[in-house]
Amino acid sequence: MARKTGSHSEITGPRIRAEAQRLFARHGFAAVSMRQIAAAVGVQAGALYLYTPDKEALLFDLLKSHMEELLSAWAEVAPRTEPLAALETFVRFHIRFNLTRAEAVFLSYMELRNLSPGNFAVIEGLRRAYETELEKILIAGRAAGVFALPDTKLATLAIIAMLTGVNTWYREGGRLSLDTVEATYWDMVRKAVGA
Amino acid sequence: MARKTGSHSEITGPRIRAEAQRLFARHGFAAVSMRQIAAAVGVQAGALYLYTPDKEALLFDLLKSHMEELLSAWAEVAPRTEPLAALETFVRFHIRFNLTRAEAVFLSYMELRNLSPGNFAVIEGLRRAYETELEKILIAGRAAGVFALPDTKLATLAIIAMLTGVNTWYREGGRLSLDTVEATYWDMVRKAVGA
DNA sequence: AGGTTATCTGAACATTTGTTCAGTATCAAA
DNA sequence: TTTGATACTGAACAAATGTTCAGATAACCT
Repeated sequence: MARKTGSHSEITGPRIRAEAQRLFARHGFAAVSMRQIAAAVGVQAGALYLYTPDKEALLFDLLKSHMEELLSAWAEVAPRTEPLAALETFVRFHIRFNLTRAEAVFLSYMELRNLSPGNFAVIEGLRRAYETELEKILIAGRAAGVFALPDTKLATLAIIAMLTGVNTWYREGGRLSLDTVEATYWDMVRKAVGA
Repeated sequence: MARKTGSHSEITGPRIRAEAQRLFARHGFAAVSMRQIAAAVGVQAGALYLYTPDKEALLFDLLKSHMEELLSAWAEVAPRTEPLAALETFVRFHIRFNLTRAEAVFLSYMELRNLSPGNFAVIEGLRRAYETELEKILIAGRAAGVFALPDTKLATLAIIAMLTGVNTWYREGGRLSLDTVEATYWDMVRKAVGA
């Protein structure tokens, strides 16, 4: 046997990335073998190397794509209004976006240590860029006198950690609706920044 | 060669757990081999099995010990005063305790998925017990009218996520002192709960 | 229809994995 | 000083790891 009927790189490529993300998120990067990913796709292990130079590049590709999509999704909705409304937009955006990509978020927080130093720095830079987006809002708000914050950098990290925490417990169809969750977190954040 | 001079289980046992924790936290459970742990201790891989039945039990032991120490450390300082003071105690305790055990905290959040279902349930139960400690304070505070919270369960998870986030960025000797960090987080939490 | 390119198989490779165990050296007590 | 328990070595095991590659089949283009 060799090439399979109906085989196309535009189909196999995304499927490999999807299955890799699912398995990495579920069992951890090091615990998942290339053969497991291949089996999930329905292909032999050797075929994966038509789509990635090696295993780490597969992980890096997933993390980098996720961070870039996060940044560009934010760029599309990022408001140029007053800080309070901007902060609410950020809070709701972060919760909603992260919940729709729980696996990718999980990976981005868990598997950074499996990257080589160079690749690590790239992801770290993208993450910092995203954090800066929030901090810009906090700085503007403090300058305008609507936020009371002793340290905007600390507040940035605290808020992001709090919001990302939603991913660890929220389940669709659970006790609280997404809209209720968003509203409740926004209420806490608004009060926490002193507005 | 066989038994080494000066060898004692009271020394080797703790050293194995310490090195395992360090390596698991740094590279991930699945990425660390029994031979690496043994080498860090200065012993052959076979010797590890005098102290643990298998690799997973070693991880489980670390996670369980950490959670039990967390709970008993909290039990020692847990105040029976009014909710506002109790909440401040919790915030400061959580930050301080977690920072002194960064590796164990990291493990407890990252490597749960490498546990068998039975062991997973044990750790999950301990974690829930700890969360309940905070929620009891929030419930009491809301009943007393000093906290304004729509959902104490959600607030519990939000606060813990926010506080635990300190571990990802705080470094001793950095820009902010531990006391400043504690005070700043406490200020945000206090405002967030509406007190 | 025929030739070219794209896609995948299946076997192979050297390493590494968790774990077991018979043997051996050290320790502690009598 | 002898004896039994304790702590470790070193070799061995089958299974699994990431990765490579020659060969084979399907899809596409002329």
